[in-house]
Amino acid sequence: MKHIAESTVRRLSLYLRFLEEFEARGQTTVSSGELARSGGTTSAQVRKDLSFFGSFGKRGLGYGVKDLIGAIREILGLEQNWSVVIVGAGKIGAALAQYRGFSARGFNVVGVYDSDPAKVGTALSGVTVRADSELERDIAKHRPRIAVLCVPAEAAQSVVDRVVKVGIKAILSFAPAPLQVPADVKLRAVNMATELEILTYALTNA
Amino acid sequence: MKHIAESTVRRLSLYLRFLEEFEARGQTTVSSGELARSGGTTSAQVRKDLSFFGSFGKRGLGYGVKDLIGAIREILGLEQNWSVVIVGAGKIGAALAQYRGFSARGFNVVGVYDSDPAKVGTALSGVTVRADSELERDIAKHRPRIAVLCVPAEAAQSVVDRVVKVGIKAILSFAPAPLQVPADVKLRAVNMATELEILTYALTNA
DNA sequence: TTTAGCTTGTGAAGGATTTCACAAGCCGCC
DNA sequence: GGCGGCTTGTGAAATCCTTCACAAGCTAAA
Repeated sequence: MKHIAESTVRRLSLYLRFLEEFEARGQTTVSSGELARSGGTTSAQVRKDLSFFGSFGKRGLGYGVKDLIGAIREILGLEQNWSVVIVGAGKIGAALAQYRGFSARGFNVVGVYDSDPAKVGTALSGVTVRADSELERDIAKHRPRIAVLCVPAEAAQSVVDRVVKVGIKAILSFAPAPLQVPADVKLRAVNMATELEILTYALTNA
Repeated sequence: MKHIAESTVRRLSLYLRFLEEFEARGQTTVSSGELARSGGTTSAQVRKDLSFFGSFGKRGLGYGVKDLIGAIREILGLEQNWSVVIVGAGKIGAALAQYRGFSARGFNVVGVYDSDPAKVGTALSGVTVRADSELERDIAKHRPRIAVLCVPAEAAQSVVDRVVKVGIKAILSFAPAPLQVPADVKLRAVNMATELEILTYALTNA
């Protein structure tokens, strides 16, 4: 398949959320224009985004809400459940471990790990924090493909190396550190300070 | 000033982090190539990003680490301190309120608010959770320009409307809900599930 | 069956961002 | 002082992404 822009994938995820709301309200059909209004984009953009993957609508009618939900879930790979490990049970790690939005979308947190013995054994709605040293063994056993990193910057690269070595293929990092991964491993880094700085830039240069 | 792409601003924030590391290690000078390697981009990109704002380097030498830190901080508006309110003291809100990366970069959390009386009064390293009903009065008093939203989707729009009415000019939202703001208010939305879904898309279509 | 009214899907155009490539300029050494 | 080795700053080219604009196709109604 031709390469798809990240912005397109991000919007598909957004459309999916809106479609689920439409479905909850009992709406069975939706036009690209309606979807665009919810998502702050244009109807042409919505149609173009979808067109990369096939044609899901009916001319004159719009898209079937249920069908499109299914199609987008398929595109995003959400028709399967995904096991996820969270490394680092500090404030952010613990918050994510308990975030209901994950399980609601098919992400199963199969383990939370921390190197601080004081945290090991803490229960976090459904999962218990385990010792950092169990990480490799557990990953080998449950075979999650995604790891979420919530460790301090200094520890981040070494955790990346460890999880990559035992087969993790995608990493979502909240650690404010530059990370190196092999070419076949996907890495996304979210930095809270950067998000605020994009806002201060806009406020300063307005 | 000509319009600057968000991707450029995001990279500047990244460069700033790396520059601070270089400074901590005592390096006084850095080339666009070194900066590029840390940030996973190219030297031409680094130079282009900076060129929108002026010329900060010396040919043959590179950039003075201290000077460039100052220049980028200036560009991003970080030479001033920013007051921030956090609305919602759930898991994520509480984690952010205690996040050291914020204060380290000049963001002062001046208030954390929640509508749950059980949470009001809780101490979160330096700030105490206050009643939601104090929000307007406190914003009028401390005049923060930035609000961070960590409330459930259903409550998000009404909080946006309230804080905008009392003068908030930028909002960073972690609520998984589409939000409307007036044209002069900057909004950024971060959605944890979307970040994971970008990864599952990549894993599925690899 | 035909027509009117919508809405999709998509080439082509336009705009934005990234990459290329090189002249200009600085430093240190001989 | 002049030369060699680097590195910046930047137009131009290339690539990527969004918007436009319209033919094609569906439904409902007459």
